Amino acid sequence: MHMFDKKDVTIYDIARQMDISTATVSRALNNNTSISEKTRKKIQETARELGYRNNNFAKNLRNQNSHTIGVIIHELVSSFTNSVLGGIEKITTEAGYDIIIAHSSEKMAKEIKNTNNLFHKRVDGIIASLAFDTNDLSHFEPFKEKNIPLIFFDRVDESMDSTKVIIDNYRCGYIATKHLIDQGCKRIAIITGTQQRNVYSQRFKGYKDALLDAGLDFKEDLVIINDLNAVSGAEAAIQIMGLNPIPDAAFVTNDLTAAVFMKKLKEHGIAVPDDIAVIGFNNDVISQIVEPELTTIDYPGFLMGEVAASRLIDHLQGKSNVNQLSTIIINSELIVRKSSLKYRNAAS
Amino acid sequence: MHMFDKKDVTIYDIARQMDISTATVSRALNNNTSISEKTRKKIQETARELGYRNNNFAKNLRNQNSHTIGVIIHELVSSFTNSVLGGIEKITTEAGYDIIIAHSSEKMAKEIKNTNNLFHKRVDGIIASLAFDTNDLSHFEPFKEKNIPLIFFDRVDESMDSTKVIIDNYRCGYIATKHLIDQGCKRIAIITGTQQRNVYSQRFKGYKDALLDAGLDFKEDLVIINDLNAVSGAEAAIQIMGLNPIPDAAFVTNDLTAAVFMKKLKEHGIAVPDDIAVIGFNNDVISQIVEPELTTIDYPGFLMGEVAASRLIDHLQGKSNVNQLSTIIINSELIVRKSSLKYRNAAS
DNA sequence: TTGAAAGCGCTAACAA
DNA sequence: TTGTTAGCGCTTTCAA
Repeated sequence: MHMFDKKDVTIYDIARQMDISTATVSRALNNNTSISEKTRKKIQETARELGYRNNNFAKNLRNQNSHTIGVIIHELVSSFTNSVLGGIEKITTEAGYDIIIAHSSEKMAKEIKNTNNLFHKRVDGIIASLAFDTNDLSHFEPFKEKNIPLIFFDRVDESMDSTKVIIDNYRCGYIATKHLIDQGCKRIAIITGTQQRNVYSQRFKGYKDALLDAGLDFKEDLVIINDLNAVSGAEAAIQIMGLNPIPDAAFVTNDLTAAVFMKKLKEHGIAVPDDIAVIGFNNDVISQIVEPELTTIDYPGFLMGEVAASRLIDHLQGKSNVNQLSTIIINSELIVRKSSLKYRNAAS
Repeated sequence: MHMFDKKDVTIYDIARQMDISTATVSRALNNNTSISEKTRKKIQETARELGYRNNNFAKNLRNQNSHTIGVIIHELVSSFTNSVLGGIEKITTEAGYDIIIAHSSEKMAKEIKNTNNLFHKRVDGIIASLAFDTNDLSHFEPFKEKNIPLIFFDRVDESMDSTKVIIDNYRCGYIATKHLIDQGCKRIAIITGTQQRNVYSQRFKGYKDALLDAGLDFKEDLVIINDLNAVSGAEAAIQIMGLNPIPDAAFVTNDLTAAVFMKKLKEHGIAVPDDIAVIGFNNDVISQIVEPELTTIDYPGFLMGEVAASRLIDHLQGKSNVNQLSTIIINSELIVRKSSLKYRNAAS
């Protein structure tokens, strides 16, 4: 195809041009201090003049590493994910590592493909958050076998013995529910995701305990487990309206789902928060656009990304060990907005 | 660090074990038909047993290509972008290419870094959509010089002589404005982005021409150019409300901005669509959640991604040439919802 | 402070 | 159908 393209400039070209050895060129280009300041400068200048670009394939082949970190996420379209990526990028860039982002669209099958792919690409480490339906982690085994460090964030598996960066989902579930109880709600529904994912099971536990602590009954028929997407928000609304009596509050553990849920309720003449108070989760941009504005849990994605990446890089640089049980809990908080305030004179 | 790790299995290990040459192993592993069916199967089996994984660094070094396509996008958190990526992934996966996604967060500086990075990674081709403030394209020059194919989509530069995949933004601007005119609107404001980006300048032209064709005056004070983010949506609303008389319609060329814009208007007692009809752009998920639901332009991201990727791969496989002026226009359409319907009995 | 030379794992031209 | 061998561009050990 490109038979007429100019050939790439290599360190051989630089060496020949300057009548020195490639070893010297290589050292100079890597700022090795054993090369005199003067020749180093001269070599770097010549490299620039000649339009040299280093060949990472050769470098990686020789060095047996890729200087690349694989990031496995479940969804791209989310301000939370975006923040996490921002945090990861900040740290990895500072440390001179590249990242490859692979997203699973919440499908385990895709997640497996992505892990295999990153394994073949020989990433030096992995930062991952599990897909919605991942129920088996054997696709991470190859990394363990090769001692490639693995860090999980947000959607983690409790059984994995590697570093995890999470928020206290139990506490979030508890305080969200407690807030609704404080508003005078007595029949509080919960709409949440698969109990296989730590984030949802923990929030659910928090919800349950908050009810019990307040002397309220836990009722199975107030629990809806679904996929937490837009469609399931609408479906949940229908289901909730079918209850008799209808609940006076709902804790929906995802903002988009909560937004659609509220909208559907309103279309059917149910007032939020007066008839049903609603709390979401994530503090997504949508929570401030929907009406009434959505009370939600804020989740510091950027920080989570920074922490996860820092840990991984510390490990790669031998400063710590990531492959042992170690859980880092990042702070999170309830953001109270109109959707949950039964008494308008209450604090906001 | 990992001094105790097992060494990787190479084709040499397979060759030694089977007492054949590495050439045969390499061919078998690549499904080269010159190797007999029987030995091929046997080699692949042994490879599997030994836990062989191919080394792309060596392969790429040898082949002088990366079999990887770089995708440069301006934003990650957008259902449009996500669809485009889906389309690109579908095609590239089928063709056996990898992709690296790099996003600029709408900043030219980041876009430049990303382009340089992808250049150093030696991607075989680039699919790109420009950042909001990119005003110079010299960072794409290295690719041109090395004959690395470049395809732009959506946010393109008219002056680049390479394939472009776009929608007819002029027409979109025209029909959106025409729709408002048909609703009886006479003072139609436009809130849009930098005129440096084709997508915004073309929509603006369409807006202008629709006004003129309908015998309406074009008025400078009804034009707001801003960054089209959430904050600028709120600011635009304030500005619009300061006009006397206020406009009876607004064409906001981004759904999120339009959503915030509407919300702000409503907070100030201005009814949508009765006082001001609103049209957005992109058919983002938010357009169906905001109230009233937002009339908008639907934009087939998945298809754009597929088309761009197909073109690039055809080029890489020598089936066509991408480095020449060639513009592919993808269909787009107006989706009418409540936010623009002045007369409720009108068709929806 | 610099150089010679081996080798990272793979592919393909050429030979058999 | 299979094997021999050179070489892709780089780093690093050992020697000077």
